[in-house]
Amino acid sequence: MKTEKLNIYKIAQKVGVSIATISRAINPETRKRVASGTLKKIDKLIHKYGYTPNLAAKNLTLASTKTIGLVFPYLPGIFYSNYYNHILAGVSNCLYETGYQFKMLLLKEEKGKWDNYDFKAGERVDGLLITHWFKYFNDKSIIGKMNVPCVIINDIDKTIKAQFVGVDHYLGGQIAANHLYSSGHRRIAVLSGPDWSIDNKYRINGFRAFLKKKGIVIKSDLIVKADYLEHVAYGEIEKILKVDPKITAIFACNDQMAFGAIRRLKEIGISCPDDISVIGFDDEIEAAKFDPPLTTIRVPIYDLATEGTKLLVNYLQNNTSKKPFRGILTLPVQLVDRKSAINITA
Amino acid sequence: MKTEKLNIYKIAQKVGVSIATISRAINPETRKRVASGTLKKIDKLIHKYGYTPNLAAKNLTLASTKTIGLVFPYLPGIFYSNYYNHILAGVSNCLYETGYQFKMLLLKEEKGKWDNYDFKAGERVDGLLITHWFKYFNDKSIIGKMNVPCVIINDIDKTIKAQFVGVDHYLGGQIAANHLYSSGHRRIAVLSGPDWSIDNKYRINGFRAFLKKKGIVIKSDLIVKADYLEHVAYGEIEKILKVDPKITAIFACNDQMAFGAIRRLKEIGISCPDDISVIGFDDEIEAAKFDPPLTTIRVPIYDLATEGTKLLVNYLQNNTSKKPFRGILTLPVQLVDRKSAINITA
DNA sequence: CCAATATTTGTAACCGCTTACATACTCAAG
DNA sequence: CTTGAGTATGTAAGCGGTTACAAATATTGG
Repeated sequence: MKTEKLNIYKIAQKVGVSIATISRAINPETRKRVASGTLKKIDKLIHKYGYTPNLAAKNLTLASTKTIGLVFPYLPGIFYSNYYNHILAGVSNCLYETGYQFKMLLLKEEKGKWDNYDFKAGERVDGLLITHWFKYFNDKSIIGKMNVPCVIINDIDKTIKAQFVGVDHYLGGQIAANHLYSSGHRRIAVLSGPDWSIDNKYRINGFRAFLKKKGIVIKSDLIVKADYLEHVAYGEIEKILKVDPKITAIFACNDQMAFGAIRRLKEIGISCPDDISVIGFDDEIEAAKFDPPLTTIRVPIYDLATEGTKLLVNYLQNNTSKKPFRGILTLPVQLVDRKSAINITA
Repeated sequence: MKTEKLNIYKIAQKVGVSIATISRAINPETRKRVASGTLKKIDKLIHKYGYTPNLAAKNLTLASTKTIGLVFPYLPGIFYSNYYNHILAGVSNCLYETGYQFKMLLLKEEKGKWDNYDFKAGERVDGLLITHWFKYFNDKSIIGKMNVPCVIINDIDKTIKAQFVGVDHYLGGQIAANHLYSSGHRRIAVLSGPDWSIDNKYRINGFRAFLKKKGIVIKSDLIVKADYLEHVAYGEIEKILKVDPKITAIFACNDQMAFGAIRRLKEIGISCPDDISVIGFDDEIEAAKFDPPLTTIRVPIYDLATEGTKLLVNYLQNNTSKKPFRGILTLPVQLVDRKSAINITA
């Protein structure tokens, strides 16, 4: 119980060798440079006294912590959210075998608060995996000035010089539009996410661009903002139907809004998909279990996380080239054709 | 871009003072010991060059990392699990204001793998928050020998000298039994969790002890193991009914098994709660949304996490006394009386 | 048996910071 | 003008490792 504090000197003394020899013995790469007899003695005593090297000292000399920081916004329900659960799962599964660990970095959404100094001061990690950057980094240039390599997941902004991993939301919007259009839908309403979402903008733009090419223009009062929220979408449905009672389809920019829309439609006696088709975006876990199972555009968040992590770890391990770490890796989006959107041309 | 590497010496040189003065200026506690004029110069240059102190060096001198390790089992779906989401939420919310951060420590379930040395070697954290300890720590004594204070969440084992935060599962079992008994139920089946679960054992023991006092003994073939799994419980229902078709209630040792049981009962035309009452354990998020809303024993996992974190941080900040850090903090369980269990004495 | 070479070990500088202690400087009171 | 108490700053010794380089020892071949 009275475990006197051990360090490499004490152990060296007990074994009767120099600290250099101990250091060699405990590090796999240098272990073979120690005579096997010495090794045996060292191992025995290390085990006996329960010596473990001090990681802070190691970090200091090696200038590496073998830890990456995972930046999440600090929000009450964040760990109950599908999106972040996927990211956690992806990051940890990918990191597990690499010897890296991760530290959670929760940042409050205070525009302008995080300047270069504040943020860097608190941490010492080898790299950063950032989600929803725009929520806390008011000044985009900060990201480029970070003192460690960063990978940003989603929310691609081409004006930022950093490494992004995301999907083509614009294309996703087009795919959704194509699916509805080719199923015969012409009068369509859109449930939009909040203004702050860069991704939302692309989803809508892609959707409208496709339809425009087909000669269809959605009236602006049929594009209603529901902030990505289930209950807001729920509340907007009747307003939409007042604007145009004859719509045959709704494009919701995320699944949550699709759920809200369908829930309300059911309540007022309108069937989905028989009367109105609904298509979502994201492919959340609930989408498949929903009634009706939701047709949606799948965003592979888990894969985004694993690919981003791979990119970062790979750079960390091989950045001898000192190349700047930037670029955009795009993973495919995909239509998941379930039951909530049907062909009405028959 | 060519950010030459800065350290406290370089900055001291640029400002024209000694490193001690810089150190005082950048640490809130010692800042007042620096003349205000000097302070101004220092702040300006620090900002200009974007200097940030090296945390590894700080950790080394201060012998503290302001980081705690959160130990989870490494399982594929861990971040999608309610249980762990609650813990993540509790820990992070409680930690946020304290200046501590947390690092995820995922441990593979390999009995006997983690001995004292292996585990400690990889980490340098000020303390540890441990979940499901028995999955990776084969040798109980390891926990007591850890070189940092540990808090163990749930799975209380009185033979281990450590600090636990948990609930009284035995009492929970009794409460469940009382609820069924006083609602008139006498013929009851039990869906049990897996053998490795210490908590499961207590739940069942409490349940049986209560009934035994009332003169009721549950036949052993009415206590069937379903490993905490929804689909296993689903599959066991008919076997139970074959053993005793006249049971009026089922005690499931967790909610998942209750869900499975009810799902199967519905399918074979038996109504819950009209024909058979079912009571669960845990009060998962889905319990309230289930059809029928599940009567269950609530385990406040989120609170377990926050209380455990408080305990740990508090100890870390005030352990001048050098007292050993052990004890058992028990939070109350509680009957959540919803619709899946009814009174049949009427 | 000795020189040449390979293997093993030790010495000491360094990583970037904190802080006890020493020193220098201010300024009011005697 | 001294003296003494603050106040402001500097010096240097750790904290616990890694590693280049030097030194000692072992091995090999002629």
